[in-house]
Amino acid sequence: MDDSVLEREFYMEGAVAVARKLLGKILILRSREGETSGMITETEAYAGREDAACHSYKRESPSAGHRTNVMFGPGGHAYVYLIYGMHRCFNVVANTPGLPEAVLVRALEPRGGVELMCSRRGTSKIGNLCGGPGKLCQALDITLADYGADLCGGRIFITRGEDVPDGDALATRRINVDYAGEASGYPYRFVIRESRFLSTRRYVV
DNA sequence: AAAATGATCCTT
DNA sequence: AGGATCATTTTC
Repeated sequence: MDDSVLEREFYMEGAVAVARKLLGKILILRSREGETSGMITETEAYAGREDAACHSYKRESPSAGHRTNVMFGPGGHAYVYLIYGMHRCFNVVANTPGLPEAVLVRALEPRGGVELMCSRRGTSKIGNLCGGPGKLCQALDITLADYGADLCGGRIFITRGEDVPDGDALATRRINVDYAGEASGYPYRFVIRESRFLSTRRYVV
């Protein structure tokens, strides 16, 4: 178990590569209430202006007040947005400035601060804490205030954790992006194959 | 200016 | 299968 914090360089390549590399890493959030954390078991890459499912699809540059602006900056920052008017999604910005890519963190295997996460989620079932993008934001208390946060030093950060060999990883199509046409079939979702802590078992090959 | 639409979750 | 709930996007 490697507790070293991922440095900027880790995030400075394409979203698909970063999404794969993030499996097995530990996402940690330090709040006043305590520290909560989990191992990343499921991610999705959103590959910038060429990817019809990506929020920065066909966007050439940042524009005043737009939610995707952080994606145009350097990797290793948080892109958090409101979804369906009530949940949040946490993304890790990937790649170098000018290439607006990100990785959605879809599920964690709970590690630290389980009691605190149960209380925030209103459940006592470990299996229902972090199995979904909205759930893990609620469990770790990731909010819109974390938009733009630097993941290389701050209240949210990611450590090296455990290496996941290729035999234990699986690429599938992404969840709930059917509107994106051909792009909805790209194998941009990555999961730890045998994990019991995924958002869904749908589309497992 | 108004209507539609989600990278979701929970309950029925 | 359907409702909650609102910022952004699309349409009029």
